[in-house]
Amino acid sequence: MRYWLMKSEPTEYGIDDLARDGHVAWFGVRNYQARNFMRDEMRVGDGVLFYHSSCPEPGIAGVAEVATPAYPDATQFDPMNKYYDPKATPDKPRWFHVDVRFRYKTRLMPLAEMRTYPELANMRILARGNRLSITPVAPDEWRFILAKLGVKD
DNA sequence: GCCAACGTTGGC
DNA sequence: GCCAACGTTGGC
Repeated sequence: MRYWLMKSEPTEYGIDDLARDGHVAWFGVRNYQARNFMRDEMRVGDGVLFYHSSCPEPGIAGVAEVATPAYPDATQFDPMNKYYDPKATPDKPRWFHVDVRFRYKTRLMPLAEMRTYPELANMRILARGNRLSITPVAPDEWRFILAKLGVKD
């Protein structure tokens, strides 16, 4: 069992959207490292911290889980889609993603609060200039955050 | 809106 | 294969 942090802009798709839908395809990732995490390392049932980015109060907004193995991102084949990739073909897909399932909406744990905890000091999300939209979370970081948010693993 | 950080592109 | 230029991310 592994743990992950996945960023989403709440104006595009936030925790309330996931609470409503229950399940969402994490399409549109166009970064190789993030793709590799989904394609090669995620397993169904892995824990996900749902993080709101590029918004007035960035931070962890809920908990989810990996719901499917990775599969080709359909938007890469669609010339009308903003995620279209002319170098990808159905024979040789370049982009993959998993689906994510809702677990809980939590209180917001703002980025500023995360920075105050020495236990989280090594999180990639706190590193300067971090832009990666999917990052691994260590088991002790996961347990610490869930305890602070008052939810059970 | 600014700007630091980083990934990608393309000329050589 | 190097590296400068450019584009994007994302916090502030």
